[in-house]
Amino acid sequence: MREFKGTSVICFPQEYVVLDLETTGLSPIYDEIIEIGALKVSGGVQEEFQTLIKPNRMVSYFITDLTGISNDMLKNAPSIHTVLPALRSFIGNLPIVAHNAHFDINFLYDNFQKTGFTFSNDFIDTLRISRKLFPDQPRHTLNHICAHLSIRQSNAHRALSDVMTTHAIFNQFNAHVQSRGIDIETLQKPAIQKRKAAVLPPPNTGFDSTHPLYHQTCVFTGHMSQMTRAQAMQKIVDLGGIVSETMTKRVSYLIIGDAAYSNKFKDIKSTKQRKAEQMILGGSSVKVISESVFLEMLSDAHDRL
DNA sequence: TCTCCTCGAGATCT
DNA sequence: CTCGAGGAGA
Repeated sequence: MREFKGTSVICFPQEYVVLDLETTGLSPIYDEIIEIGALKVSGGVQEEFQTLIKPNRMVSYFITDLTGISNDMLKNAPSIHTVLPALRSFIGNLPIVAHNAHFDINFLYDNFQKTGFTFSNDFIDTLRISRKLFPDQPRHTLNHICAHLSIRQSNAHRALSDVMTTHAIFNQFNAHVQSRGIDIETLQKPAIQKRKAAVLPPPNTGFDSTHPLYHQTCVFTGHMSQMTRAQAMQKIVDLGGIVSETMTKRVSYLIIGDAAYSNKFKDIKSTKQRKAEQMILGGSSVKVISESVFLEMLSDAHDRL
Protein backbone atom coordinates (compact mmCIF):
# COMPACT_ATOMS: atom_id res chain seq x y z
CA MET A 1 0.00 0.00 0.00
CA ARG A 2 1.28 3.41 -1.08
CA GLU A 3 4.09 1.66 -2.88
CA PHE A 4 5.54 4.81 -4.44
CA LYS A 5 5.26 7.07 -1.43
CA GLY A 6 8.29 9.33 -1.03
CA THR A 7 10.81 9.28 1.79
CA SER A 8 10.77 11.27 5.00
CA VAL A 9 13.98 13.29 4.88
CA ILE A 10 15.60 15.81 7.19
CA CYS A 11 17.20 18.66 5.25
CA PHE A 12 16.83 22.36 4.46
CA PRO A 13 16.84 22.68 0.67
CA GLN A 14 16.66 25.90 -1.35
CA GLU A 15 13.48 24.88 -3.13
CA TYR A 16 10.42 23.30 -1.54
CA VAL A 17 6.65 23.51 -1.09
CA VAL A 18 5.14 24.05 2.36
CA LEU A 19 1.71 22.46 2.45
CA ASP A 20 -1.26 22.00 4.75
CA LEU A 21 -4.67 20.37 4.32
CA GLU A 22 -7.94 20.76 6.14
CA THR A 23 -10.08 17.62 5.94
CA THR A 24 -13.36 16.19 7.18
CA GLY A 25 -11.45 13.96 9.62
CA LEU A 26 -8.27 12.04 10.35
CA SER A 27 -8.64 9.06 8.02
CA PRO A 28 -7.24 9.34 4.48
CA ILE A 29 -9.50 6.41 3.52
CA TYR A 30 -12.85 7.65 4.77
CA ASP A 31 -12.35 11.41 4.95
CA GLU A 32 -12.05 14.12 2.30
CA ILE A 33 -9.98 17.23 1.72
CA ILE A 34 -11.89 20.49 2.19
CA GLU A 35 -9.05 23.00 1.89
CA ILE A 36 -5.56 23.09 0.43
CA GLY A 37 -2.94 25.69 1.26
CA ALA A 38 0.57 25.68 -0.18
CA LEU A 39 3.55 27.98 -0.49
CA LYS A 40 6.22 27.34 -3.10
CA VAL A 41 9.73 28.66 -2.48
CA SER A 42 11.71 28.35 -5.69
CA GLY A 43 14.42 30.46 -7.22
CA GLY A 44 14.13 32.98 -4.40
CA VAL A 45 10.48 33.59 -5.31
CA GLN A 46 7.43 32.67 -3.26
CA GLU A 47 4.11 31.62 -4.78
CA GLU A 48 0.89 30.76 -2.97
CA PHE A 49 -1.74 28.13 -3.73
CA GLN A 50 -5.05 28.21 -1.90
CA THR A 51 -8.49 26.76 -2.47
CA LEU A 52 -11.52 25.39 -0.67
CA ILE A 53 -12.88 22.06 -1.91
CA LYS A 54 -16.44 20.77 -1.87
CA PRO A 55 -16.58 17.27 -0.36
CA ASN A 56 -19.17 14.65 -1.24
CA ARG A 57 -20.66 14.68 2.23
CA MET A 58 -21.42 17.13 4.98
CA VAL A 59 -18.76 18.64 7.18
CA SER A 60 -19.33 17.81 10.86
CA TYR A 61 -19.89 20.42 13.55
CA PHE A 62 -16.62 19.35 15.10
CA ILE A 63 -14.67 20.25 11.97
CA THR A 64 -16.54 23.50 11.42
CA ASP A 65 -15.82 24.43 15.02
CA LEU A 66 -12.17 23.48 14.65
CA THR A 67 -11.45 25.12 11.32
CA GLY A 68 -14.18 27.70 10.88
CA ILE A 69 -15.02 26.07 7.53
CA SER A 70 -18.79 25.58 7.20
CA ASN A 71 -20.86 23.66 4.67
CA ASP A 72 -22.15 26.98 3.43
CA MET A 73 -18.64 28.13 2.62
CA LEU A 74 -18.04 24.98 0.56
CA LYS A 75 -21.31 25.16 -1.34
CA ASN A 76 -19.79 26.69 -4.46
CA ALA A 77 -16.23 25.42 -4.05
CA PRO A 78 -14.63 23.29 -6.81
CA SER A 79 -14.46 19.50 -6.46
CA ILE A 80 -11.18 17.78 -5.66
CA HIS A 81 -10.90 16.44 -9.21
CA THR A 82 -10.84 19.89 -10.77
CA VAL A 83 -8.19 21.07 -8.30
CA LEU A 84 -5.74 18.18 -8.38
CA PRO A 85 -4.19 18.83 -11.83
CA ALA A 86 -3.33 22.41 -10.90
CA LEU A 87 -1.92 21.29 -7.56
CA ARG A 88 0.13 18.58 -9.25
CA SER A 89 1.83 21.04 -11.57
CA PHE A 90 2.24 23.57 -8.74
CA ILE A 91 4.11 21.04 -6.59
CA GLY A 92 6.19 19.49 -9.35
CA ASN A 93 8.93 17.30 -7.95
CA LEU A 94 9.79 19.59 -5.05
CA PRO A 95 10.00 18.19 -1.54
CA ILE A 96 6.94 18.85 0.65
CA VAL A 97 7.36 20.57 4.01
CA ALA A 98 4.54 19.87 6.47
CA HIS A 99 3.88 19.34 10.16
CA ASN A 100 3.19 15.65 10.79
CA ALA A 101 3.79 15.29 7.08
CA HIS A 102 2.52 11.72 6.80
CA PHE A 103 -1.00 13.00 7.41
CA ASP A 104 -1.00 15.38 4.42
CA ILE A 105 1.15 13.13 2.25
CA ASN A 106 -1.19 10.16 2.70
CA PHE A 107 -4.26 12.23 1.84
CA LEU A 108 -2.54 13.62 -1.26
CA TYR A 109 -1.16 10.26 -2.32
CA ASP A 110 -4.56 8.57 -2.20
CA ASN A 111 -6.34 11.41 -3.99
CA PHE A 112 -3.68 11.74 -6.66
CA GLN A 113 -3.67 8.01 -7.23
CA LYS A 114 -7.45 7.91 -7.69
CA THR A 115 -7.12 10.63 -10.30
CA GLY A 116 -4.28 8.90 -12.13
CA PHE A 117 -1.44 11.11 -10.98
CA THR A 118 1.77 9.79 -9.51
CA PHE A 119 2.95 11.30 -6.25
CA SER A 120 6.29 10.19 -4.90
CA ASN A 121 7.72 13.50 -3.67
CA ASP A 122 9.98 13.26 -0.66
CA PHE A 123 8.80 15.16 2.38
CA ILE A 124 10.27 17.07 5.30
CA ASP A 125 8.38 16.66 8.56
CA THR A 126 8.71 19.60 10.99
CA LEU A 127 7.26 17.39 13.72
CA ARG A 128 10.11 14.92 13.33
CA ILE A 129 12.72 17.68 13.19
CA SER A 130 11.29 19.31 16.30
CA ARG A 131 11.62 16.08 18.27
CA LYS A 132 15.22 15.76 17.13
CA LEU A 133 16.22 19.36 17.86
CA PHE A 134 14.28 19.83 21.10
CA PRO A 135 13.95 16.41 22.74
CA ASP A 136 13.31 17.98 26.13
CA GLN A 137 10.15 19.74 25.00
CA PRO A 138 7.12 17.87 26.37
CA ARG A 139 5.01 18.35 23.24
CA HIS A 140 5.60 19.17 19.57
CA THR A 141 2.24 20.35 18.33
CA LEU A 142 2.12 23.38 16.07
CA ASN A 143 0.85 25.41 19.02
CA HIS A 144 3.57 24.29 21.41
CA ILE A 145 6.36 24.92 18.94
CA CYS A 146 5.04 28.41 18.22
CA ALA A 147 4.93 29.24 21.93
CA HIS A 148 8.39 27.83 22.40
CA LEU A 149 9.91 29.76 19.48
CA SER A 150 7.82 32.93 20.00
CA ILE A 151 6.10 32.62 16.65
CA ARG A 152 2.81 34.45 16.26
CA GLN A 153 -0.02 32.40 14.74
CA SER A 154 -2.94 33.93 12.92
CA ASN A 155 -6.11 32.09 12.00
CA ALA A 156 -4.96 28.68 13.17
CA HIS A 157 -6.50 25.65 11.44
CA ARG A 158 -7.00 27.36 8.13
CA ALA A 159 -4.77 25.81 5.47
CA LEU A 160 -2.75 28.77 4.24
CA SER A 161 -2.37 30.21 7.74
CA ASP A 162 -0.97 26.93 9.01
CA VAL A 163 1.32 26.86 5.98
CA MET A 164 2.78 30.23 6.99
CA THR A 165 3.18 29.03 10.57
CA THR A 166 4.90 25.84 9.43
CA HIS A 167 7.16 27.89 7.14
CA ALA A 168 8.19 30.15 10.03
CA ILE A 169 8.98 27.09 12.13
CA PHE A 170 10.92 25.52 9.28
CA ASN A 171 13.00 28.69 8.86
CA GLN A 172 13.74 28.92 12.57
CA PHE A 173 14.77 25.27 12.65
CA ASN A 174 17.10 25.97 9.74
CA ALA A 175 18.61 28.96 11.53
CA HIS A 176 18.98 26.94 14.72
CA VAL A 177 20.84 24.18 12.90
CA GLN A 178 23.06 26.66 11.04
CA SER A 179 23.99 28.76 14.08
CA ARG A 180 24.85 25.72 16.17
CA GLY A 181 26.65 23.90 13.41
CA ILE A 182 24.48 20.81 13.87
CA ASP A 183 25.30 18.10 11.35
CA ILE A 184 22.26 17.26 9.24
CA GLU A 185 23.55 13.76 8.60
CA THR A 186 23.49 12.89 12.27
CA LEU A 187 19.94 14.20 12.47
CA GLN A 188 18.85 12.08 9.56
CA LYS A 189 20.37 8.91 10.94
CA PRO A 190 18.66 7.16 13.82
CA ALA A 191 20.04 8.13 17.19
CA ILE A 192 22.99 6.12 18.43
CA GLN A 193 21.60 3.24 20.40
CA LYS A 194 22.77 2.92 23.95
CA ARG A 195 24.11 -0.55 24.51
CA LYS A 196 24.17 -0.45 28.24
CA ALA A 197 21.51 0.67 30.68
CA ALA A 198 22.86 3.49 32.81
CA VAL A 199 23.34 2.49 36.42
CA LEU A 200 24.17 5.05 39.06
CA PRO A 201 26.54 4.43 41.96
CA PRO A 202 24.73 3.14 45.08
CA PRO A 203 23.39 5.90 47.34
CA ASN A 204 24.68 4.29 50.50
CA THR A 205 28.05 2.82 51.41
CA GLY A 206 27.05 0.66 54.35
CA PHE A 207 25.60 -2.46 52.71
CA ASP A 208 23.80 -5.27 54.46
CA SER A 209 26.49 -7.93 54.14
CA THR A 210 23.99 -10.66 55.00
CA HIS A 211 21.76 -9.91 52.02
CA PRO A 212 21.79 -12.77 49.50
CA LEU A 213 22.70 -10.37 46.66
CA TYR A 214 25.59 -8.68 48.47
CA HIS A 215 28.82 -9.07 46.48
CA GLN A 216 27.02 -11.40 44.08
CA THR A 217 27.31 -11.07 40.32
CA CYS A 218 23.97 -11.07 38.47
CA VAL A 219 23.03 -11.38 34.80
CA PHE A 220 19.64 -10.69 33.19
CA THR A 221 17.89 -12.38 30.32
CA GLY A 222 14.41 -11.79 28.85
CA HIS A 223 11.97 -8.98 29.48
CA MET A 224 11.14 -7.94 33.02
CA SER A 225 7.41 -7.56 33.70
CA GLN A 226 7.42 -5.65 36.99
CA MET A 227 10.19 -3.15 36.28
CA THR A 228 12.67 -2.24 33.58
CA ARG A 229 15.98 -3.98 33.38
CA ALA A 230 17.73 -0.72 34.25
CA GLN A 231 15.67 -0.42 37.43
CA ALA A 232 16.44 -3.99 38.38
CA MET A 233 20.15 -3.40 37.79
CA GLN A 234 19.97 -0.36 40.01
CA LYS A 235 18.36 -2.40 42.81
CA ILE A 236 21.22 -4.87 42.70
CA VAL A 237 23.88 -2.19 42.76
CA ASP A 238 22.11 -0.47 45.65
CA LEU A 239 22.34 -3.70 47.63
CA GLY A 240 26.06 -4.01 47.00
CA GLY A 241 25.73 -6.53 44.18
CA ILE A 242 27.41 -6.56 40.76
CA VAL A 243 25.69 -6.57 37.36
CA SER A 244 27.31 -8.30 34.41
CA GLU A 245 26.40 -8.48 30.73
CA THR A 246 27.74 -11.92 29.99
CA MET A 247 27.61 -15.39 31.55
CA THR A 248 31.01 -16.08 33.10
CA LYS A 249 32.10 -18.43 35.86
CA ARG A 250 31.92 -15.70 38.46
CA VAL A 251 28.16 -15.16 37.91
CA SER A 252 26.01 -16.19 40.90
CA TYR A 253 22.51 -15.47 39.60
CA LEU A 254 20.87 -15.56 36.19
CA ILE A 255 17.56 -13.69 36.45
CA ILE A 256 14.92 -14.55 33.87
CA GLY A 257 12.29 -11.90 33.09
CA ASP A 258 8.67 -13.00 33.45
CA ALA A 259 7.34 -11.11 30.42
CA ALA A 260 6.47 -13.41 27.52
CA TYR A 261 8.80 -13.75 24.60
CA SER A 262 7.53 -12.94 21.14
CA ASN A 263 5.73 -15.83 19.45
CA LYS A 264 8.67 -16.54 17.24
CA PHE A 265 10.95 -17.27 20.18
CA LYS A 266 8.39 -18.80 22.51
CA ASP A 267 9.65 -21.91 24.30
CA ILE A 268 13.16 -21.18 23.14
CA LYS A 269 15.71 -20.60 25.86
CA SER A 270 18.02 -17.65 25.56
CA THR A 271 21.70 -18.24 24.94
CA LYS A 272 22.40 -16.96 28.43
CA GLN A 273 20.10 -19.56 29.98
CA ARG A 274 21.58 -22.38 27.91
CA LYS A 275 25.06 -21.23 28.92
CA ALA A 276 24.01 -21.30 32.60
CA GLU A 277 22.66 -24.84 32.27
CA GLN A 278 25.88 -25.96 30.64
CA MET A 279 27.83 -24.39 33.48
CA ILE A 280 25.69 -26.17 36.09
CA LEU A 281 26.38 -29.50 34.38
CA GLY A 282 30.04 -28.61 34.66
CA GLY A 283 29.75 -28.13 38.40
CA SER A 284 28.99 -24.40 38.58
CA SER A 285 26.86 -23.16 41.46
CA VAL A 286 25.16 -20.45 39.39
CA LYS A 287 21.49 -20.14 40.34
CA VAL A 288 18.88 -19.61 37.63
CA ILE A 289 15.98 -17.71 39.18
CA SER A 290 12.75 -16.21 37.87
CA GLU A 291 11.88 -12.55 38.07
CA SER A 292 9.35 -13.25 40.84
CA VAL A 293 11.97 -14.98 42.98
CA PHE A 294 14.29 -12.06 42.32
CA LEU A 295 11.58 -9.64 43.47
CA GLU A 296 11.15 -11.66 46.67
CA MET A 297 14.86 -11.31 47.32
CA LEU A 298 14.49 -7.54 46.89
CA SER A 299 11.50 -7.28 49.24
CA ASP A 300 13.53 -9.34 51.68
CA ALA A 301 15.83 -6.33 51.79
CA HIS A 302 12.93 -4.06 52.69
CA ASP A 303 12.05 -6.26 55.65
CA ARG A 304 15.48 -5.67 57.07
CA LEU A 305 15.32 -1.90 56.87
C1' DT B 1 31.44 -5.10 19.30
C1' DC B 2 28.42 -4.57 15.38
C1' DT B 3 24.16 -5.08 12.55
C1' DC B 4 19.52 -6.66 11.97
C1' DC B 5 15.18 -7.69 13.76
C1' DT B 6 10.86 -7.26 16.74
C1' DC B 7 8.11 -5.21 20.08
C1' DG B 8 5.83 -1.65 22.84
C1' DA B 9 5.17 3.16 24.21
C1' DG B 10 3.91 7.59 22.92
C1' DA B 11 2.39 11.36 19.80
C1' DT B 12 0.44 14.13 15.87
C1' DC B 13 -2.64 15.47 12.05
C1' DT B 14 -8.48 16.88 11.06
C1' DC C 1 4.74 6.86 12.27
C1' DT C 2 9.26 7.25 15.11
C1' DC C 3 12.18 5.82 18.49
C1' DG C 4 14.51 3.12 22.12
C1' DA C 5 15.09 -1.37 24.40
C1' DG C 6 16.48 -5.78 24.09
C1' DG C 7 17.59 -10.34 21.84
C1' DA C 8 20.11 -13.00 18.39
C1' DG C 9 23.88 -14.04 15.72
C1' DA C 10 28.28 -13.13 13.60
